[in-house]
Amino acid sequence: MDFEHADALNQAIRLLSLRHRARAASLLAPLGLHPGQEVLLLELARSGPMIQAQLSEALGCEPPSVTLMTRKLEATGHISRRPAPSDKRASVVELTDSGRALAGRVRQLWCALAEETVAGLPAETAAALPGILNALTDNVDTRRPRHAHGRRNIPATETRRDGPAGRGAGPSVDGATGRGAGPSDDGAENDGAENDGAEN
Amino acid sequence: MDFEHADALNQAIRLLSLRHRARAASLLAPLGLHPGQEVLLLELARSGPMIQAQLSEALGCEPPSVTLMTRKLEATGHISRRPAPSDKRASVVELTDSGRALAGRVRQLWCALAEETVAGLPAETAAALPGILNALTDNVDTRRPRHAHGRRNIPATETRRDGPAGRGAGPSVDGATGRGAGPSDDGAENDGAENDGAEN
DNA sequence: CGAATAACATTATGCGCATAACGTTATTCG
DNA sequence: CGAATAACGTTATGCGCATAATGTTATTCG
Repeated sequence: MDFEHADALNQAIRLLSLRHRARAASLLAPLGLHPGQEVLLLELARSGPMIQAQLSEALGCEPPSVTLMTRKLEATGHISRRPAPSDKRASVVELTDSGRALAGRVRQLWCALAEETVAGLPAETAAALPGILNALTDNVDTRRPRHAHGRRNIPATETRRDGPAGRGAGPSVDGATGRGAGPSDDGAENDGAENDGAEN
Repeated sequence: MDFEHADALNQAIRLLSLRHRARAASLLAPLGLHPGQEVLLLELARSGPMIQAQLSEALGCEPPSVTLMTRKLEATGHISRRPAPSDKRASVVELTDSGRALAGRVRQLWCALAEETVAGLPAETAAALPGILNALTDNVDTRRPRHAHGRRNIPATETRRDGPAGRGAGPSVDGATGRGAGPSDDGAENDGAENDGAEN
């Protein structure tokens, strides 16, 4: 590929990153949120309580980022953190009531953002975008599948395309209850976790 | 748009942003550069010396970011900064010899990055990507064209797609020599700048 | 001509990203 | 069983992004 085309592509990706994130920021600001935090709330709303390691994996970012974001969201009362019952290393993160309400509002603006993003694009182009973008992401993913040099022992066979939904395969909870709260839970949540597991 | 599709799109954009940037970081690290700095070097290599305001506009980022990046690149000897001869507010940024050499290496890895990014994609898809991505960017651009609330007085009629190449229309150098060094220059560069102007 | 406004770069601060290092806890291995 | 290894969350630090504020300089306006 010649430089001009390479530059056009790389710059397009860079500018989309900047502008999409900035637009998200402007939509999130009235909710008191910063870009990056919304996906954390959405993940907890979707998948329920989980340990931080699972969160960082689901979000595709490193543990210190999750540590700081959860700390701030806990401070604002939107999430709670408690030690995992069977693993003193781990803490379980869970939405509070206000966090669930906030996640609902995030869902709305998330839809608005996406609609705004693809406005004027042919419908079939818009529909194909996630797949195309994910293919690009897989190509440049430094963490996997080419060399899983991440600090967590992530199976190289796990495909990236599952994204947040693929978190159930996290090795840190192998042998535990599955995808519910991570290391362990009380009986009521066990039921829920097992049902999810059976779906897989 | 329903939430699932909206989420798929927004997450795809977010993850591509993260991973593309991380991959760029790994390629840039051996050169002692951080993501964001490469586009500054490439812009200077392409367009020649310019004041920082022009840089920030060309790069699509805010002036403090340029201030810090130029400071660091000046400290490593890759760029030089000097006060603009006819405007004491402005400083002209220019590649040094080592900066030009570095920009050459950035060009190479930039091509490699782009190729890696579109590997396995149909050629026509890859060719259409910059246009599609730029359309998305235009849709969510909070700075223009819907309301040019940026701090610089940017004409609302200027289209975003020109990107770096459209810098010549920067209002801050209206009435000056054009796109060369910004506020003013010596005779030799005046010739060059006027030639470029005629091209437009 | 002088006040008002705008442009320039900078500083301060906040943010989510990253890496590196660390201490504690859990698991594995010989 | 104990050493070695791995996992967890955290702290420290660096980075490019952003916004807000500032001081100086340049331009505009009445």
